[in-house]
Amino acid sequence: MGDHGRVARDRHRRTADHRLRHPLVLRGLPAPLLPLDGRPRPGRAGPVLLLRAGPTREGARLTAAPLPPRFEPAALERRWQEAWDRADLGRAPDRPSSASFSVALPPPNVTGDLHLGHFLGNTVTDLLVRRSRMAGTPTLWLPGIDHAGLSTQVAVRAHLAKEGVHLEDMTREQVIARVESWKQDHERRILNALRVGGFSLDWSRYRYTMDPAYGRATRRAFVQLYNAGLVYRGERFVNWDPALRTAVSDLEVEHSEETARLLYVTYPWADGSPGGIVVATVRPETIFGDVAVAVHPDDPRHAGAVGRTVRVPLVDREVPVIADPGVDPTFGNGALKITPRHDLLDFEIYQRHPGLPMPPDVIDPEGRLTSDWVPVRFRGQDREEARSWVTEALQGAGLLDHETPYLHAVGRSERSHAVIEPRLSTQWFVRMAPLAPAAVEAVRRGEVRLYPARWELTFFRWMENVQDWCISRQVAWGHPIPVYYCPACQQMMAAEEPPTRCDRCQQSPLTPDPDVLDTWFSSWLWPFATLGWPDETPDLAHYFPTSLLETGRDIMFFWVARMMMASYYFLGRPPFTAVFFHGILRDEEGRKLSKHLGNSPDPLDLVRDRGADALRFALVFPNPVDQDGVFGPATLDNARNFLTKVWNLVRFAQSHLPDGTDPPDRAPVLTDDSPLENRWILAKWRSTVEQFDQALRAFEITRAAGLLHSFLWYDLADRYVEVSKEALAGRRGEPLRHETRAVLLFTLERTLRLLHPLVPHVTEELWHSIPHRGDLLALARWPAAEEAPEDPEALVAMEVVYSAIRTLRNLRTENRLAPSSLPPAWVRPSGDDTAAVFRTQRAVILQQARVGALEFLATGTPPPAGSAPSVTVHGEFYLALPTGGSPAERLALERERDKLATLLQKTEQRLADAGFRDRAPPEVLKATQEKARDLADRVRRIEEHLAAEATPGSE
RNA sequence: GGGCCGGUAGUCUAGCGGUGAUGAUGCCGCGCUUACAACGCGGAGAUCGGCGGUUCGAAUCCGUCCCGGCCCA
Repeated sequence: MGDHGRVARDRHRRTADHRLRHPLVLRGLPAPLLPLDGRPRPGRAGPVLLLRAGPTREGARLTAAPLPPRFEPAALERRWQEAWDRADLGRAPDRPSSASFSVALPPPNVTGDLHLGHFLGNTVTDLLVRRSRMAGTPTLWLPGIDHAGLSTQVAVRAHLAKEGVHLEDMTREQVIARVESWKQDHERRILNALRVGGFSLDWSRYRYTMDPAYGRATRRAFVQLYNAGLVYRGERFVNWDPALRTAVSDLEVEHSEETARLLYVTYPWADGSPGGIVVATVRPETIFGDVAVAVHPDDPRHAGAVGRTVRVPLVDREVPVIADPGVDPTFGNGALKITPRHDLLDFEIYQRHPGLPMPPDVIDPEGRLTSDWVPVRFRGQDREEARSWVTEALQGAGLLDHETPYLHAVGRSERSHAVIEPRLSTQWFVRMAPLAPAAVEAVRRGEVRLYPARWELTFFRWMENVQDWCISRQVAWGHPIPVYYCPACQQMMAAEEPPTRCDRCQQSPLTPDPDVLDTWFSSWLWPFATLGWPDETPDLAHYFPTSLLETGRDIMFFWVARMMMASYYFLGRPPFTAVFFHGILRDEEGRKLSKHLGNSPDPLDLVRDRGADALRFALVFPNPVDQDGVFGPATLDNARNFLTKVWNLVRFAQSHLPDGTDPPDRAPVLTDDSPLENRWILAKWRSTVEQFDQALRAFEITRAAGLLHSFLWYDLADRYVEVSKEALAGRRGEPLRHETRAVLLFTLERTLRLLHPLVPHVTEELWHSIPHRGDLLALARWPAAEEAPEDPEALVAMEVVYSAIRTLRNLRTENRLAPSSLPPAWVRPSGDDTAAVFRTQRAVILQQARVGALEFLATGTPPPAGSAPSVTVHGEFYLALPTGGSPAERLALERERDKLATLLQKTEQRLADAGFRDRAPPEVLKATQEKARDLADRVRRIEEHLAAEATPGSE
């Protein structure tokens, strides 16, 4: 870097030092960005700002310090994150005057750190949020975190276990204190990661699902549903997690196929007659809770058994054989032992047979055998352990008839992975059936749109047979259930604030319900509780319903569907009008990224390595965001390479834009003398913007990113810049140099704006290094396609030019011409239009194809001897060879001829078909005929060349 | 058991009735030409999962089978 650069840098460093005395204070949040690991570094007052080319007070910047040759993201990303914080970029207006765009960040769980999936979703959202903000729409992206009750408690429990401390030995208050400190730590790390990613959230509206106001919203929701009879308490079969000693909801159970031993156990006849009835079971340890053996009423094998009495093995308790249609006669021998407290089907059958006694639980909340129905020697044994002991005992008693391996679905707790114990217990439930129709209708009517739309099917299917939701949890960490009991009269009261005395008998004190609410019972209020509900706040008025929910489809039922049900119930409106589901990331071997497999990189490591912008870009391109996609080092390098390309492009532009160049307030006005490349690049930019906007409107994120990628790299860098170098160097005159600078600057500056929402840091840096107006690119106006003129002819003409260039370059390569050589070339254009393009663009073709001359061949004129021919749609091209025709050339021609001949044959066949001629639309017929003519023509010309070369002495 | 999604060059992917089937990456050849070797230029590489049907015409629509992934029970 030259002296000029050093001076400029020093100047900015002074500015930065000045700013240090006014540290940024975010409402309620720690201001300084932390090191990437989220741990504050001791001994430093605050971040050192190294502003190299920061925002300028005067607005219009002339030329900034030259960019360093290498793109090194770390320092510049930090610098711009701080600049955005200073500008309060994410802060949404309190009283917007026009329709808003709002998004609620799916609150990350305080259990863990931000993973790549979060970065993916946040990149998509930030792209839309930043674009919306630049377009002048009042924009809110509201951040927050989720207390994630059960999963946080599990994480803390595991953590404490390593220190030899057991959560179960602690009081509720102690547990909450431990979890709270865990939460503090993770909250800091999550917030840091969100800022390291460059996500433009409104920190002033930061929320937490356990903050006091949120607690009130949660209680309000509960009480309202309770009063409407939609929340009830009852004894039901629930999924019991014996490891965590709590009920969990159906959604928190994962089913997987596992092989078990299916035991055929003999229940001897009570009257002492030989034999008995053979019952198949995978859970012999539950036999102590048996109250009957059931068979299907139509099962001839057991017709004689119904009404008789058998003895339960090992305990000799007598139970009846009953007939019930609920028994599946194909399972085992068709006889089922009935254990009403430990199986839902058994319970249902039990209920249909009055007269049967209700046994005690023979398995306790921790999964151990219990009760005096269980022989003493088995009591206290874990259910899994007891299974083998009981099996052995059955064998010893001669009652184990035989056994077979049996593949069946086993439910495991999502959190603890313990096998779920179906358990009859008293819990709180939400009736879902009355809530579901509004949400289903919303999607059906298009009031809420799902992207990609295929998820609608899955959504409908689930909603249509939604089950009641068990919302009570027997853990410490969570919102307490706002229900109170009177010890005197047993009165039960649900109330937002704890009542002081019983509303029936006036007794006090009251006993609060010991359970807490399922985390999702607070999460399902997120889009409106964060905006102030149940109060009618201005935020709720201005920013609700939100515009978008961006999330993974794995929580469609847990969260998305429930938010819709809650929102329609409590507010009568949708919580959001669009849902975008991103895919699941896989590694390069196609495995799902997961902590468990250890193949899930820490996003912060990737940021440190390649920068947040590269990571953002890699997450949306080239693998489609809305499908499960591959993410690996190659993808990330690809993104980094692209950003380096952009970096270098701007470096090039910068070196050609002298001090004093005006910022591009509008597109340069072209004249009749303007060269094709200037007309073309503006038109191309315009069409890129049109397509880009269209893609974003359709949530085609990857296509949108691809459009900018190819425009910048292939159109702007590879073509426009290469063609314009002569003009920029001043070798085509000052007026053209001036115009070309203006076109280059306009195109580049506007393209940086387009790219900014996707890769905000590097674009901000680059934007500040070229002439621009304004303090921050993040606050610049979103470009309109109409700023540049339409020019379809220029678009076509440039394609013709580049087709010629590619043809000639190909001839050079095939014939192994030295890179430095400038051989003459000839062309016989295929038509007048083409001829005109070649005539006016001769200089461009000469320069880009590196040919010394381009002459036109009149019809009938034979091609120059010893030249290499190539026949394309745009004409015949000939390149002079130093040694005449070459074998390589002949081979290439023959190949081309064969390819075209095959095509021609296929085309002619189609034309010969009477059905095609009669039924194909006229324009298709005409196009096909033209194609056949063109192909025949080209085949003939190639044949001529081959024949000419084969003739001896033709040189 | 029920359902959904996908199967297109080595890999990933676009197209979803008329194309010479996108594009990226990887691969091969040439080249450090002062924005860029994290690059440029050129090239090779695909019977569009199999079979059958509809149609003048199928990667595209229908049926069926096979393979992979996911969800629900």
